[in-house]
Formats: sequence, structure tokens, C-alpha cells
Amino acid sequence: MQLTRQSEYAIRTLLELSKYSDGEFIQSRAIAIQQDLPVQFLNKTVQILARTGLVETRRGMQGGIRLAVKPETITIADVVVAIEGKIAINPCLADDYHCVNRPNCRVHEILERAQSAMLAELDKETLADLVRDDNNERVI
Amino acid sequence: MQLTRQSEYAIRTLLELSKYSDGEFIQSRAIAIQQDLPVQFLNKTVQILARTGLVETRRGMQGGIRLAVKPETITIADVVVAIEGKIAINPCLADDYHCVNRPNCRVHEILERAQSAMLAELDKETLADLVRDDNNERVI
DNA sequence: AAGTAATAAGATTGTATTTATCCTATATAA
DNA sequence: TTATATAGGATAAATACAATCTTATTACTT
Repeated sequence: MQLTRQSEYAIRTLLELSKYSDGEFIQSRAIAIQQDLPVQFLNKTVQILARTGLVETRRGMQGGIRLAVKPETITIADVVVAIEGKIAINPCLADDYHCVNRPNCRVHEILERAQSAMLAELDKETLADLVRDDNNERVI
Repeated sequence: MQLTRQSEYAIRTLLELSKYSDGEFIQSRAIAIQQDLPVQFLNKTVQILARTGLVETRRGMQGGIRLAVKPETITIADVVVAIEGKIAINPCLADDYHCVNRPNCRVHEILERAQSAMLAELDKETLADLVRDDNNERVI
């Protein structure tokens, strides 16, 4: 329903991975330290990203995480949708929500417009855009 | 953090009141029936709207609720902010949120831009706009 | 003055969601 | 075969959301 912390973590994770986009696997622990995120929760987040095909993972020694696609092709909206599923800023915008006022409801219509405006904004920026302007230097 | 059902209820309530904007007090029960909302919860919502000055209430017989301002001057954003307080579509946008990446954080920046786009959309429409196009006829 | 009708306000409850953490399993390289 | 890293399930703690209950307060009506 909303943009959770996990979405933010996912963005930061992918942002971090974008800095290394030359095929090498980065350990989740390193990302967690770098971006100050709880490791275990980050691992859960990575699992989701892996299932949706945004990252590739490798277990065992020399294992870790890497982008599965070019950072130019992933928008922030892509990341958010990967984590949250279909967005609905208000319950009445959810697919399975039954409302007596449908389908001709001005409230619904306006909320939907607001949501679209938000998602459009998130769809403007790719990971590549972000990493280009990011102030956080690569430390490790 | 998000646009709750209570926000939607508030919008619907004010929308309903806008249909009668000639100074008469409408009972919350009538609004609840008209818009299919839980009465007690609606009363809570009205209390908030009253505190923020959007509606006036009167107790006792012949009492009820009415708009405190003209429907042309209330935007949907006004209503949402009245109910939710300062909006933050992501925890990192909250005022009291401490983040190591501040103040130079691209993620924060983009989320903020998305939020602004959303609020701008909600700020475009007033209650008067809504009631003009509303399909729900006044029944009582 | 008493009774009735309406909202105000505080307390409480139930549920769902969010944000983790723990533990065991599985894969992989050295 | 051992050390290392993610996978996945279970669970827990915290928070938020939605709703209800109860008692007060206000105000008209008779």
C-alpha cells in the first residue's frame, strides 16, 4: 500500500551494486555496512529482488549479489514495484477493493491521478542516473 | 505515512457537506448512511476536521456538522493533510527521521519529488470541483 | 426544570502490516 | 571437506490502522 522502508533499502542496495557493475559479486554484508542497513533484513530484500530478476545471487565463497540488468534500464519505479507489488496509495485504489461508488467516483479518480503522478516521477530516474549524481563515495 | 481510509472518509464527508452548503447542520448519521461509512469512526474523523477548522459542529438537537469554509477554498490536499498531518510517503521523508545519508541523498531527493508530484495533483482539485462532477445524487 | 438528541473525548480492542531476528538448509569455492 | 555465503521458514516485536464502547457535554424542546 505504501513505500516501505524495505523499498528504500532495495533502492540503496541496487544503487550500491550499480557502482560495481562489472559482473563481480558483492557480499550483502558489505552492502549492509556501506549503506547502514540491517543485514538479515537486507538479505530478505535481496531474495525478492532476485525472484523478480533484478539481481543475480551466488552462494558460498566468492558469492554475493550483482545486478542482473544494466543500471540504465532499471527505474526507481521498477524497484518499488518489485518490492511492494502493485502500488495503491489508498485502499480504494487496490484491485480487490469493493466500493459502492465504483466505477463513477470522483474521489477514486483523483486519488488515482495523484498516484500516477507519483509513479511517473519515480519512473523518470534510473539507477544509472542516481549513481551518477550520488554523493556517497565508494569506500571499500 | 500513507493515505488512510480515514482520509477517504474525510473527503467523502466534506463532499457530502458541500452539497448542502447553505449553513444548515447535517447529522453525522445521515452522512454515514449516505456515504456508507461507519458512524462512530466518522465522528472521530469529524472531530479532527473540526479541530483543524474545516467544519463546524453543533451538539444537541438540530445539531450536526457543516462546512466552516467555502468548498471552493478547500483542496483535497488540505483534507488529507488535516487528517494525516504532514505527509511522508516513505519513512525517510519524515521530519524526525535521522538518516546518515542526509542531507545529500539522491534517494531522499527523488522520493521527495515523487511525493510533491502527488500532493500537487491533490492540490489541484477543490471540494467544489468534486461536487460539481459527482455522480452520487443527493438523496435525503 | 426535565428530557431528549446530538457531538466530544478518552479508553480500549482487534487486526494487519512492518521490521526485523533466529535458525536451519543449501550451494559453492578453495 | 571445510569455510563461507545466500535461501527460506518461523517467529517476534513494534507500530499503525480501523473500529467500537463508554461516558461526558451541549443544546434544543416541551
